[in-house]
Amino acid sequence: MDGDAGESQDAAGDEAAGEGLAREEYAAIAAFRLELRRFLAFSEAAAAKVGLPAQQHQALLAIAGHDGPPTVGFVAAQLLVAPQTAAELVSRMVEAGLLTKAASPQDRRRVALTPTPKAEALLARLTAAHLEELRTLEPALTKALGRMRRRGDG
Amino acid sequence: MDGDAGESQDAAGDEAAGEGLAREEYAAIAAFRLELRRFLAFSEAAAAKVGLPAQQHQALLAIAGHDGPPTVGFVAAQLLVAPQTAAELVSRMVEAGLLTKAASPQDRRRVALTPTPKAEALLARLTAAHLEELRTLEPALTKALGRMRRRGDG
DNA sequence: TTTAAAAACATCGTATTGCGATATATATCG
DNA sequence: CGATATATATCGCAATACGATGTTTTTAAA
Repeated sequence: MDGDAGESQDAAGDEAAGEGLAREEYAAIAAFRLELRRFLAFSEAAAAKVGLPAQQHQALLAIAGHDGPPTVGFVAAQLLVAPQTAAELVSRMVEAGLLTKAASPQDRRRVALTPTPKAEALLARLTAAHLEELRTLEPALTKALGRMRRRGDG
Repeated sequence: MDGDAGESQDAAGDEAAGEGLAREEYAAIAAFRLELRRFLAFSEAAAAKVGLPAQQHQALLAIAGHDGPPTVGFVAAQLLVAPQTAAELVSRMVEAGLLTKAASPQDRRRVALTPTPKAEALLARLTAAHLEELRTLEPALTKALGRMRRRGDG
């Protein structure tokens, strides 16, 4: 598949001087990041399967998890993107029939966002798949996370 | 900062029929994803601070964590990107003086990748910062992860 | 061995998307 | 009221990942 012939000449476990960190160290973090990527890749693929870009899925999740209909700014905060980016994202989602906008009465600068029934149906499906997948990936994630805990701690 | 006036009119916790999943459910997953984003955002910012795009940082990590000098294909596999993407990434990194390429003697299609001293220095700095940050974020991550465990399991 | 098929890497054009700069409307403060 | 801050929106741009494709080398088949 990938090749990667097994090669480990100078085995010996003495981590020599302080020329940086040990390979092991890097390997542990790299493994953790790979697990994260796997989960994110699963999530993106699952969303794509029902026709949603990853960010639209995340926006729906954040909105549906919120108590009242939240605002564009809230979406920006949850997704850690700039306000314009959230505005554009929301705009695309309205076009796609996933959200409806409504001007907030108290503060007319704000726009309240509500998912359409279509969006709720998609999200429900996606979430079920995610919960199942998470039950599978959680051990690996937790393990990889723990593996890094007290490295370089002395 | 963000606004988000506290609004929860129809409180009452009856999760009605089976019109999907509970708001709580979504909130738990959204919270987990937010924690992930926070970590990834930290990582990206830390890398940017030393002049590295996120993917270059990840590539270095994967390469430094590997035993021998790995190949372009290995980078693609670790980063979950297509082979061309890895080739382009590696190409940029060579230009930036972070990696050196060497044709593999056994299989001359393969290219062995080795980080330059400059890259190793950057990675060592970044990794120290990451291990520290992870010590901070780990509890929140673990907690958010656990919070989703047996939901919808009935 | 000669030929065909597969694998590893590279190149090109393109589409997506997130952001900086900026604009507009509304709200708040002095 | 006037100045400033906030919330959202628009525009142009830059970065990058991928599909399609090409080249070289290895492996399998005939």
